[in-house]
Amino acid sequence: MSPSASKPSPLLAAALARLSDAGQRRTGPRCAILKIITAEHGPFGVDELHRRLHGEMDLVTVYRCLAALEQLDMVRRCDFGDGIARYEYVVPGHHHHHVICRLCRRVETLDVCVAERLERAAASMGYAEITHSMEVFGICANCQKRRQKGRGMERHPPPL
Amino acid sequence: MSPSASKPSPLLAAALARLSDAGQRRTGPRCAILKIITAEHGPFGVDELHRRLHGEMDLVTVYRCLAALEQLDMVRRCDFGDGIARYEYVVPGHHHHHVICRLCRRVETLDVCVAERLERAAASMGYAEITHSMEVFGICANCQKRRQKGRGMERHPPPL
DNA sequence: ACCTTCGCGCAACATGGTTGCTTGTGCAAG
DNA sequence: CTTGCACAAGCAACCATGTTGCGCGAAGGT
Repeated sequence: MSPSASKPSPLLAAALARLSDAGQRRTGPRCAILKIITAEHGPFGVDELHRRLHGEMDLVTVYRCLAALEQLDMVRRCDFGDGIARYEYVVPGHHHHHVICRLCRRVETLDVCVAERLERAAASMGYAEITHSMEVFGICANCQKRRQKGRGMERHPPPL
Repeated sequence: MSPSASKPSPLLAAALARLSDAGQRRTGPRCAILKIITAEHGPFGVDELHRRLHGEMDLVTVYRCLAALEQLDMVRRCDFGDGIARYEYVVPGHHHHHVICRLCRRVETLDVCVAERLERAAASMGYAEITHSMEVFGICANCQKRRQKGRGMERHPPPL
C-alpha cells in the first residue's frame, strides 16, 4: 500500500511526525492507537482502546504505548475519579477541561479555563512547577429526560 | 467514664450528633475515625487512617465507615489522581480546594474557588446537578530547597 | 542484507478496593 | 437490668486496574 492509503488525517500525520522527531519508532500498535485518538476527541480508557483494536495487540502494550506517548506530551491522562486512566491526544497549545455526565459518562469539552487565580494563589504559597486538574460533573440533558420517563440508562457503570 | 472524658472537641461532638441525627449507630470504629478526621484537616488515605488506628479495626471496616460517612455528606472523597482514595471531614458550607506537593504530598488548603464560571458553562450545555473537582499540583518550597541541596526527599512515593 | 536495539507479547505479580457471610454490638423496648 | 433485633464489624476470598520481568521479533540505520 502506498503511504497515502485512505488519506491519513493531518492530525494523524502530525502525530506520526512528532513520534519520529522524538526518535521513537513508528510501530504498528503506536500507529493504531494514534489513529484512534487523533480521529475522535473524547478521552479513551485503556480498556476501551484495547477493545476497539479487538485484540490486535496486548493490553500491556496499550499501557506502555500510552505511557510512552505521555512522556512525549503527545497524550494527556485524564482522571475522572473512578480509578480508570483515560487518555486524550494533546494538540499543542490547547488547554481545556471536561464536563462528564455522571450517568452515561458522555464527555464534552469546556474551552474556558479559570484556574489562573488558583495557580497564582499556589505560587504565592511558594509552590513551583504548578499544574492543575479540574473536572466538572453533572447529569446530561439526555439522561435527565431518560430519567424522567423512568426508562433505563444507556449504560449502567457505577455512577461517578 | 463520664461523657466529657478528655474534652471531646466541638467539631467531634457535632460530628457525633450528625451521626445520631441521621439514625446511624455510634460505633467504636466510626467514633475513632471521626475523632481523627475532625482533629486534623488534611485528607487521609484509607490506609493511613487504618495505620493510625494501629489495627484496632479491620481495613474493610475503615472502607465501609468512610463510605457510610460519605453517604451522609460528612466526609468528602478527594482524588489526587494516584488511585488512592483520600477523605476529609466536611464542615457544612465550607468549600475549598487543595494544593498538593508532587514530591512530599504535603497538602494545603486553597480557600478560593473559581469554578462558578465553568459550572455555569456546563449548565448552559444542559447539565444538571453539577459538581466539580479541582486540584492544584506543584513542588512545595521545602522540596524545592531540598532538591537544590541534592538531599533526599522526606518521602519517596511515586511522584504525582 | 545485516545488526543492533527498542518495543511487543506473555505470564506472573502488585495494589487498592469490594463482596458474602458470620459473629458481635449499639440501642431501645420491656 | 435484661432481652431482642437490626445493623455494623470482622474475616476471607475475590475482583479490577495497572505493573514488572523476560525472551522473541521487528524497526530502522548502516
